[in-house]
Amino acid sequence: MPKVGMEPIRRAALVEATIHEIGAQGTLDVTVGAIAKRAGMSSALAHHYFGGKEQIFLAAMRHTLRLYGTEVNTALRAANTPAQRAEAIVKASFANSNFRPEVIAAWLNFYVLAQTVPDAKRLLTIYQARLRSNLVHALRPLLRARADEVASRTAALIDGVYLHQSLVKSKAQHSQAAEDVLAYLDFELKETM
Amino acid sequence: MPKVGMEPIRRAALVEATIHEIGAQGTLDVTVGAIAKRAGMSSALAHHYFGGKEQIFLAAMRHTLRLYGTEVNTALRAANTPAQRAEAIVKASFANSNFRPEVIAAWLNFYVLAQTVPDAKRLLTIYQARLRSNLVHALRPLLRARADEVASRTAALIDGVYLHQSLVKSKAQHSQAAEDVLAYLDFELKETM
DNA sequence: GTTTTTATTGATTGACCAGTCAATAAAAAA
DNA sequence: TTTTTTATTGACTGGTCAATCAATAAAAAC
Repeated sequence: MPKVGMEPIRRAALVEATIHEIGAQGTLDVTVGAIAKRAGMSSALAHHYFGGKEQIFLAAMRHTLRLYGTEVNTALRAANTPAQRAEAIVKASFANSNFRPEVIAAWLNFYVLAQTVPDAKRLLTIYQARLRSNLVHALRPLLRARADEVASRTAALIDGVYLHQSLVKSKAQHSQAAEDVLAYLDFELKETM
Repeated sequence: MPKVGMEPIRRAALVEATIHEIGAQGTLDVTVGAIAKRAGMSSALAHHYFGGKEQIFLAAMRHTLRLYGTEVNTALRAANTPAQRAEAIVKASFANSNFRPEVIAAWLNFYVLAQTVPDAKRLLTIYQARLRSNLVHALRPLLRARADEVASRTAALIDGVYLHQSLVKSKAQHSQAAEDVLAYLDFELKETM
């Protein structure tokens, strides 16, 4: 029953299935077969559309990163003051769409992928640079020369909270995580107010 | 040429080789054969002494964690004031023995291992608890009720700096990393002085 | 000096899996 | 209506690898 125009639908389903499969297994050791099955198709079709496993992984990464980027941008548009901008970035980083067990596990495994796949490393490096840049831009009016230092620290803190959370299977408490990081920012900012 | 009493020597060699192999490949997808070869023996012998791949990984984890623990304890013994204790913990966390590309990569992969192997998760959870406990103990006299919060944040910051460093192939600059975290601690402590 | 224990490996087995291909069929184009 | 394009999969292939085993030999125990 071949309906035409399936490609984008199949690709999206595979990307979604990949994130869930990596999250569920907690490792990149997932078979194309398992991903394809989860996406409701044969592994041959997955290969047909993506060429290979690595491309599937990279597409899943791009999707996750794009989702995160969108989340941040939306939050930033609703912010008016520098402090609100900083808060928006942190809150978006722990929004429900990202801070879920399977996405956290996937994120962790992307860092592993980046050890061997140059494109994966490139994507994560861009993500880190953008996060820092966003934070610096938000913090500069408030902290002047110290903005860079605090931005870097905040970025590391966010990543560290994710890493910590990857060990805790239970329901990820995004609000708690966001509060933790925000408390640090408040501490940095309170002297400038 | 069987010499008796080889077991501890072989085990140690395999543990060392495992860390280097994981670090070099940047993944847990290393074969027992490759590890054994690096350690100068057949893969059959590796299986003979450890039983299986998973046990080899766990032994490598325990070794890495023990090494880190020793480093911290040594540094702590040389510290006299609470502030010195906090500083000692942070500096030990970025000591040359831990903060090297292959060890950082191994550490990252241990977090992945913890997603599937309960014993690995247990080991990392213990590590995190001990790190926090050490920091709380050092900070309590200085920060009283805020000690727990700052300790957690510092622990997350350390892990985040490691994660960040795993992306940067270049020579890990341990001193810079330590300074980053120490600058945060100084900031927290300066008001109490 | 015979037996048992320890050390060691080459060869083998059984499973798994990425990637390929030929075959089928529906839709679209010519 | 014939041809081409798009969708789809079952079956196959080649390779990899963890784990096992039988065989060899030196040391230690008896």
